Amino acid sequence: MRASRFHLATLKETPVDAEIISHQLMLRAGMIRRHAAGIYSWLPLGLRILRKVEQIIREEMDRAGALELLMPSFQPAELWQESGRWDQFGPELLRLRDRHDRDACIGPTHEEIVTDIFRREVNSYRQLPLNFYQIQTKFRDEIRPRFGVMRSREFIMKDAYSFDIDKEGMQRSYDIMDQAYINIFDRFGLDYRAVSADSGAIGGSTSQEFHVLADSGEDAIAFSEQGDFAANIETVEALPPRIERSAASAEMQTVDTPGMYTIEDLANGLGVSAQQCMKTLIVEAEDGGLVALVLRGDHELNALKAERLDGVASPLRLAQREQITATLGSDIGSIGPIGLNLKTIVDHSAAVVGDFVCGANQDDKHFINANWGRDCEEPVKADIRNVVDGDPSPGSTGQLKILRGIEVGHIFQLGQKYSESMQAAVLDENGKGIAPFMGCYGIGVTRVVAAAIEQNHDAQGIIWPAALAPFQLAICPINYHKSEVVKQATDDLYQQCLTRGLEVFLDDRALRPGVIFSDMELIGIPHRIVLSERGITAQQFEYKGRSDDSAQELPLDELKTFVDKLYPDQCAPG
RNA sequence: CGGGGUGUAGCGCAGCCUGGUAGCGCAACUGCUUUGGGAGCAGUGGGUCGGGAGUUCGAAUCUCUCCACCCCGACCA
Repeated sequence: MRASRFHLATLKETPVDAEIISHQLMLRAGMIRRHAAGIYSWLPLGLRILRKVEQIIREEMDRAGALELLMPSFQPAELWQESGRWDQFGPELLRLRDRHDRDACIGPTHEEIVTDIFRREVNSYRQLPLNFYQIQTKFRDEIRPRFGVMRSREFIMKDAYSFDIDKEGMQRSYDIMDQAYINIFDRFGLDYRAVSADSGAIGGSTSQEFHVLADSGEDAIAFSEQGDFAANIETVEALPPRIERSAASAEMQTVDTPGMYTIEDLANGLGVSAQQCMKTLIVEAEDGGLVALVLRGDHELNALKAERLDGVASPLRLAQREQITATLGSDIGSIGPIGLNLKTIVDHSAAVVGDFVCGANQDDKHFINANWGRDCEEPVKADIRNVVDGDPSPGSTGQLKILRGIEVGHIFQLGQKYSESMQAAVLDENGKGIAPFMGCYGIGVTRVVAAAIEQNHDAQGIIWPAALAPFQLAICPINYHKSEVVKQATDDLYQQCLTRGLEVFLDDRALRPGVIFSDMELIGIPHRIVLSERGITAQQFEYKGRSDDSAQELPLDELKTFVDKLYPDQCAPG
C-alpha cells in the first residue's frame, strides 16, 4: 500500500474526551471515528487490524470444528418472550417497534436466534455435536459507554453456541472451545490469562474468562504463582487465617477523632496501621432494614460474597446515609461493631485482630483496644472480602498474586436453559425428545483491538504484535520525490515485497522525514526500513524494529535477503 | 438515573462577566523556499457561535427551554 493512495488520518493532538491510552491512540492513528456516544466507524487502517483479529478467530474456530453462519441484528420480540428474557433484560436491551407495531430488539447476544435455528434445523441426536458461530455486530445500550471501543454500545463479537445430547458431550464441546481459545489468544501474541469466573445471571456451572493483562484493566484477577489456580478476584475464596486471635492487652478506651472519617485518616491520626482498624460497612437487608459488615481496614468488600449472605439484600446495596444516621444516631465515619444494635457479620481476617480500633457509634469518637468476645459478643464470621496479594491460594499451593486484566473472552456451559424454554428438542436413540445441552462462547473482537493497544504502546504510539499489525513493514524513503536513486531503490524494494506477498506500507508522501517517522511509529508498524541518498551512496540501508532503541545501518546488497528473513512465512519457496 | 461540567471552523481553544455583528494555534488549499525526527514565508478558503423562544435598536454574550456530549457515582462508614 502506498501512503499516497491510502487514507492515513493521523492526528497530532489528542482529542480531549479520550481518557484511556488505547482510545487516544486509536483516534490519533486514524483507526476509528466517533459519531455518537459509544458509536464508532472503523476507518480503513483500523479495519485492517479488526480483520486480522477476526481471521485468526475464524481459522481457529473452523479448525475446532465450529461452523460459521450469520444471524440477524434485528430480532423479533416473540423469541425473547419465549426464553423469558424480554422481561428479564434491563434497559441494556434496545427495544423498538416496526411499522406494523411489532416489538423487536437489536440483538445484544444470540441465544434465542441460534436456538430457533437449531429447533428448525436439527431433529436427531445423530446430527450432534454441533457448534454454530458468527462474527457479528451486537448492540447493548450501555448506561455509560466510555473508553472508546472498549465499552461501546455497538461492537463486534464472535459468539459461538454448542449443542450436545448430554452433559458429558457439553463438557467435551466446552473443552474443545477452551483449547481453541488458547490457540486464538496465543496467536494474537498478547499476554493473557484464562481464569475461572462467576457464571453470573446466565447460569450454568462452569465458566472461564480470558483476560488480556494490562495495568489499566477494569478487572482484577488472582492467580497462584506456584500452582495453576487462576480466577477473577470476585470469585476467589479468602481462606480463614490459621492464626489465633491475638490476646487483648489493654482496656478499651474512647478517644476523640474529630475530622477522621476514613481508615486512612484514622490510621494516620492515631498512629496505628490500617490492619488494626475495623471498617464497618452498612448495607441494606432483605427486609428493608440494615446489616453491618466488618472488614479489616486494609481489605475491600467483595460484593458477590456479601450479597449471598443470609439476610443481605441481593444485589448488594450500600445503605443511604440518611437511613444510617436515622437508625444508628451517628454519622458514617464513626460506626463500629461494639454496641451496635444491628445484625453484624465479620470477615474472618477481621475476627482475629485483637486490640482493634473502631467507630464508637458517636460522632467524632472511636474506640481503641477493642476486643471481640470481651467488649462485644463473639462475632458471626464469614468470608466477605476480596483476596489480596500474598493470600494463600485456594485449592492449590502457593500464594496469590493479583494482576489487572481486560476481559476479552468468556466461555460458559449453559445447560438446557434455552433449549427447554424454547422447546428445542432432538430425538435420542430411543426416539425420545431431549432438550440439548448448550454452551456459549464469546470473544469481544473490537475489544481485543483496544486491549492489544493498552498492553502494547509507548510514548510514540502503538506497538502491534506482528499477528495484528495492519502492515508488517514500513518503507520510508527520504526525498522520494526529489532523488531518482532513492525512488528507484524504493520502488524496487516495494515491488519485491508485493511479489512476496508481504503487507508493506510505502510512505511516498512528499513530507519531511520527521513527519513520516512519527506517523509510522504512531500507527505501530513492526518494522521500518529507511532508504536515503546518503545511505545508498554509502551502500547502506537503515532498519529499525518498532520497539528497538535505535536503528541499525546494514549493507544495501543484503536488503533483499534481509526482508525475506523478516518474514520467512510469507516468502515464496526457494 | 443522581451530581458536576462543556457545547464557538476538521482538531485544540479564546471571546461571554461588562451586548455593538467572531478570533488564535494546528489541520486544509495555493505559491516559493526547505528535506534524517511533527519546517519557514506569503496568501486563500472554511463558522446556522448546539437547537428553539424571549429581552433589546442590536445577542456568541443576558433570560427561559430543549438537545447533545463529557466527567464522577458507593471501598466512605
